[in-house]
Amino acid sequence: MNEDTNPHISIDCVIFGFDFEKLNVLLLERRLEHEDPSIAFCDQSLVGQHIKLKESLDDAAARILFETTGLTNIYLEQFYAFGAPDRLNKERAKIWLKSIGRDPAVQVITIGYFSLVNTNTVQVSYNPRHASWCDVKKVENLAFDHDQILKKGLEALRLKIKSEPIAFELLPQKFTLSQLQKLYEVVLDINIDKRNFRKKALQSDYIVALSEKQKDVLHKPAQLFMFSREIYKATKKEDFSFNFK
Amino acid sequence: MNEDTNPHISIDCVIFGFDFEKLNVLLLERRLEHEDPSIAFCDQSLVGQHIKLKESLDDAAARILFETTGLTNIYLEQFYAFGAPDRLNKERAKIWLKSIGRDPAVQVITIGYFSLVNTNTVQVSYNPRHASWCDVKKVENLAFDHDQILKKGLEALRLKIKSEPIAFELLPQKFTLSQLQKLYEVVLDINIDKRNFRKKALQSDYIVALSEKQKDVLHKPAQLFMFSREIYKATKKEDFSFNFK
DNA sequence: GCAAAAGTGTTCGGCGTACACCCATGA
DNA sequence: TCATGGGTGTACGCCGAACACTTTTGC
Repeated sequence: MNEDTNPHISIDCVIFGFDFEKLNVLLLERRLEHEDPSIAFCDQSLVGQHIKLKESLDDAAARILFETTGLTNIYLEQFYAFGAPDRLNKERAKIWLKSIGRDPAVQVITIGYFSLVNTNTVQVSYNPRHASWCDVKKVENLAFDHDQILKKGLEALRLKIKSEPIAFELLPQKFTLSQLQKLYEVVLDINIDKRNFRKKALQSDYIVALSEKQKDVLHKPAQLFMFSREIYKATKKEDFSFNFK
Repeated sequence: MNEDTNPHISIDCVIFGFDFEKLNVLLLERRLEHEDPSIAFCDQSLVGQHIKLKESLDDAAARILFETTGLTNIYLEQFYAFGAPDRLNKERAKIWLKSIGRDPAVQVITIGYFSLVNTNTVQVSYNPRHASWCDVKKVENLAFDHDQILKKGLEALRLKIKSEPIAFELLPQKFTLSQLQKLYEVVLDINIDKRNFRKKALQSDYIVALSEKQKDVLHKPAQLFMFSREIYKATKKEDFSFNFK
């Protein structure tokens, strides 16, 4: 471990991405090579690192996100701190930590952040460790206590997306109402009535219709929209609410 | 600092109490004696301590709450982690930390918890440092970054009290509807219409009328009620909602 | 009898919900 | 012409909001 690293505190980022079909999370491959195949393994983990000395938590999260994806200016939000003394005590975790020169007995507190990106903007190959997008509904057997962190991160996202306009962070700048609806459906794991959804979306001033349509689709091209943060701020009466079902 | 203490991680508890009139927070006196009166000072801080080695965050928070108030089995909830590298760098903070033998240059991450108690149940004198209940609306100039922690804790409480039945943690077991209403009013800093409030409260099955009335009041005694967690769990359709105004 | 808080009903408007068919485009 | 999603309107019920007077008790 680098000497300007704080060995007691780490950040784990739950990086959510939406590909217009499902909600994904960006995972890194954790591969341990060993001559004894009963010891070698390959599984997956969230994106995480220790913070540096004198680095704020928010700065560390942004740095880690940048180092993994090459992206800056990304929505990032802290959601929970995990500090169980045995959180790095699974068998594989111990083997892994030893293999990279760390003492599994040292208690590490990790701070969970979730971030929202549009799946297409990420160069998955940016990271030296193999990174890939996985459907959040199919993820299992993550490293360390990352299952739990992902679960809590998803809960935080669900809570927040119902009361603040963060859905747009997962979409490209121009999007269709069907894409927005699908996003809410996969994040909240519900079905939404199309007419009711559109009525509600169109009532809000800050979802702005553009004089532009979808291209290169094999059906009637849809109207494109943008989210206007300016209009949102100017008109909000602290009552953003997105509760269906 | 004790040798089984983790010097990098602390817990700060925002202990809320309701006295039927206002929302209070429990603060400890921070008094520095010094022969030079320009150095000596006395101000206030939240209740906080470092965690111990191998102690979970939740356990540490419960321990600190117990050591300060003598209470166990209290509602406690983690709400945010604070890690700005300069968070202990105010002038008084540095003087204070040196006076108790700690290095102000060491970065400490603190995890914020809020807890809810009925003001009357706390023996304020339990703690060796002078502890007192202060109206949250009047608190100012707290030690370290505790202003910020209190603010965020209050936001977390406000958010949660609208969607989960935690208000009852701040009340005695038997309470009147006016007391419950007043609680929501002071926590959310709003006025609520009495008839609408009562209508809503009485619709819920889990606020149960007792065959008992208030005593020793100089007006018409009010009906007493209890919160039934059992009924709440059995009947909730994930739709607790307490949104007035 | 007076002060102080308890207790009580109705009306209105808006919003969430359920529900089915025609339209425009590319292949 | 066909497949695919785009796009549209109405009716109903519930809930939140506004609003004022009578009742019970202790002093």
